[in-house]
Amino acid sequence: MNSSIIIRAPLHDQVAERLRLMIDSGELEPGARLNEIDLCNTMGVSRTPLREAIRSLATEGLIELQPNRGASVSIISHEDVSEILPIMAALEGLGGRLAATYMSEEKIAQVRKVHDQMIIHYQNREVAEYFETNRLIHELVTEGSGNQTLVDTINSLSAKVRRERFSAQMTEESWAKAVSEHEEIIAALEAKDPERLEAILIQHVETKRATILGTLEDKN
Amino acid sequence: MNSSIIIRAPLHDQVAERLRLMIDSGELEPGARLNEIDLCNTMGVSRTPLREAIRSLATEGLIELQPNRGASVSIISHEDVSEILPIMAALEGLGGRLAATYMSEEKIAQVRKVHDQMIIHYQNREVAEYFETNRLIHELVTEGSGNQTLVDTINSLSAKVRRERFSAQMTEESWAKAVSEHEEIIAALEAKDPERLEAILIQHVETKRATILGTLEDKN
DNA sequence: ATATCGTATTTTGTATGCAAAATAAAAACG
DNA sequence: CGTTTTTATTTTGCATACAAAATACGATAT
Repeated sequence: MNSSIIIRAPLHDQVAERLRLMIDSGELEPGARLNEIDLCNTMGVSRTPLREAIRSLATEGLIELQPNRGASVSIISHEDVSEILPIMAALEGLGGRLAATYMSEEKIAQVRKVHDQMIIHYQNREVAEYFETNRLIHELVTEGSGNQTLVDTINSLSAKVRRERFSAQMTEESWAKAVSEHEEIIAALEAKDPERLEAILIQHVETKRATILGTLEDKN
Repeated sequence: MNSSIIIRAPLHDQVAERLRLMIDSGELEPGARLNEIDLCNTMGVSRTPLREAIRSLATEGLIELQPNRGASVSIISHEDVSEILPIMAALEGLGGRLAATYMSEEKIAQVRKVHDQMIIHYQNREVAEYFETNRLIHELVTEGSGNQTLVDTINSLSAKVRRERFSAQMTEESWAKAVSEHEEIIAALEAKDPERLEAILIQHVETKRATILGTLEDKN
């Protein structure tokens, strides 16, 4: 009888998670070469689990591999964002369409609750909290589709543009637009209108694209 | 001056490719445990590159990993196919919409050529050749979107259901339907009608879904 | 005879060592 | 003085060795 469960997460998974964090946080900048020995020292592991983790992130697309030349953090270009977001739009649209059809009343009520919270954060101009509730709404809706592969696919794509999303400068105008679209999203969901929810979500991602690309243009 | 380029593909990539083949061909059946030492012996490599390859296929979803318990070939269930194909429909639809807008006349002519070949294979009931030309058409159209990420995403999903697709029993009826849809596809592409091409491609994948699920039901 | 415990074997996870390739640095040549 | 060639150093790729966990097996006890 042992009530305390011993957690034994494989080292390479922990390393992968740590690397993901380092990339998202910007500790490892886009284009930065990944020196195996250096990383091993800072993490206190040997090269084997590190290399396995690197391979995982490479197939995820967060890292790029060159034969005999090692790994480097993927550089997300203007073009990459332009490629990824239309795909996310189509997929979030699909998720919304399915969610409007299959989502339970309880789940919809839960989304409404988070939505109301988000509006409060918007009114108080609490950016971090707004972002988090926003993200949660999209996650809940997508999960509401009941299609786990869809959730995974969207998350995988989302991971690649996450960094840019954070650094995207929301203007007062684009923020207001995003919020107004969210009002429509929750309305379409509660009305269980698949076509409408799909259309709004696609439009919503398009708004996001414009915001992010605007920021990137300023930089480049 | 050396005109012969020496090909030095990383071993783990070769191993990954070989594993993919073994899974697709059925040499490694769904659910089969992957014994590292056995595979090392049959492939003549050490465990390090094999394990790296396994990690890659795991993030691709072809293989499932259990901590301290090794890897096994993913079992694609009825539900998985039901999840994946709607996603592929949405993505191929998006690809078609973009292709109808951006594809060059030359590329469209190329698709037409392959299409005509495919029809001949259909008339001669050459199944393998039909499948290959069919696949090529979809690939060309998707590539015609100019969105490489979209191509990659579709291929990744396609890899998971490839096995089922092969084993799917095409009836004379479903085959005829698929071909007739392909006639519409090439027509919409040549007419450069994005909306129509998108709609047809979505319908086309739906037809495929019905075919595959019909087969799975027979089995289970 | 069955169940449980302990041991042996297999299998996975991690670390280390060596070889080949790439990069950097230095020397030789024009 | 710049360019090329040679040499040294770094870094990656692969293999092997050892440790820990899981599974299989057998013995003992009830």
